[in-house]
Amino acid sequence: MLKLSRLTDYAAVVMAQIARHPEAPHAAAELAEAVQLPHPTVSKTLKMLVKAGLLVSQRGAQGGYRLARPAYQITAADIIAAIEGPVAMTECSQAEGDCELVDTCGVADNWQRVSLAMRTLLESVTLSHLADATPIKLPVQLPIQSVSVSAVSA
Amino acid sequence: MLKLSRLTDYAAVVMAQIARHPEAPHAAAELAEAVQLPHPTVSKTLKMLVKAGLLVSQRGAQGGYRLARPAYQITAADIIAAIEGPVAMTECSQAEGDCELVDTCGVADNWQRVSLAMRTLLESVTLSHLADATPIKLPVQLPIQSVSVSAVSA
DNA sequence: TAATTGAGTACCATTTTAGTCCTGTATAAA
DNA sequence: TTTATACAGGACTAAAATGGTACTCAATTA
Repeated sequence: MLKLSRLTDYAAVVMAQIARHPEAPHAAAELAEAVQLPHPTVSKTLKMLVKAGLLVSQRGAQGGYRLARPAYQITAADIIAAIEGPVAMTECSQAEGDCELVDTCGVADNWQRVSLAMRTLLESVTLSHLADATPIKLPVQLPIQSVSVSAVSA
Repeated sequence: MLKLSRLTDYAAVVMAQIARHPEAPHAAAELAEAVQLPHPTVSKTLKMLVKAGLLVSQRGAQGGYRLARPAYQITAADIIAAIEGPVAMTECSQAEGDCELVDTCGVADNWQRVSLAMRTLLESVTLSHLADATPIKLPVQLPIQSVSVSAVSA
């Protein structure tokens, strides 16, 4: 499925909501109402986004959350990473790389390239795109410039 | 993280192993040994791949598993779909589309476009690519042809 | 008919995810 | 200075997905 977690989904919706009204700070309760999600859950999500540096928070009366930088400088990859950690399709695509099977695996290298391409794709989508109702145009993926298609079935 | 499940990872490794020796049928035990994974787990994975139509199985002595079609006609998206279901980043990217929040969500359309781009990317990577040690060249993602970057912060 | 090998199903343990609650602390306005 | 507002942080629980195992049945071949 390769699906986003539900919290990540919430995060995107909430971020988009804030992005549409970037001036005023938004209280957690207000956002929860606007997007029709339970308050505590939205609150939790907001905290994660602050910790990741995508939002800044202001305590006290009239406080709330605001974008840490302009919406066009926040990417889908940023939002996903804030909730789920860095975008990486396989264990070994991550920094640690403590996979024991590297020897017998045989697919690690190319998976990592795919993983990188996905990350690049997600980095090219900004919060501005997501928040805007206007359809974004993603480049149609050209077929891979294959190095050797038939070499395998030898 | 947007990570593949471990079983999907196994599936890719096993498929690659078979792809490298596509003539003879491979018994589950043999494959488990080759990729250094527990036999029952590999077996479970193989069954899912058969059910998805990526492998064909032959029972009895000298039986085993073979590719249902040439490796270059099997994509990464196929393998992921075989284990995890169709590639879709959000609930609403799926066929059912029974998300209750479509009204307040506001990001559904563009998420679906992103989801589609990811699927296209994964469909452009074949089992031949994965099985081959030669690096594949994925096209570098061009920046999105943005429709309106500033329209949001109004 | 015996040995081999996959098919199907059921089950359990673990981990992850989601959601809630409570207490503390900073801020602004009265 | 007091009070109401609103975020911070952590603990906790419930539910679901995941991963792994075991057991029995069916098919094929030698």
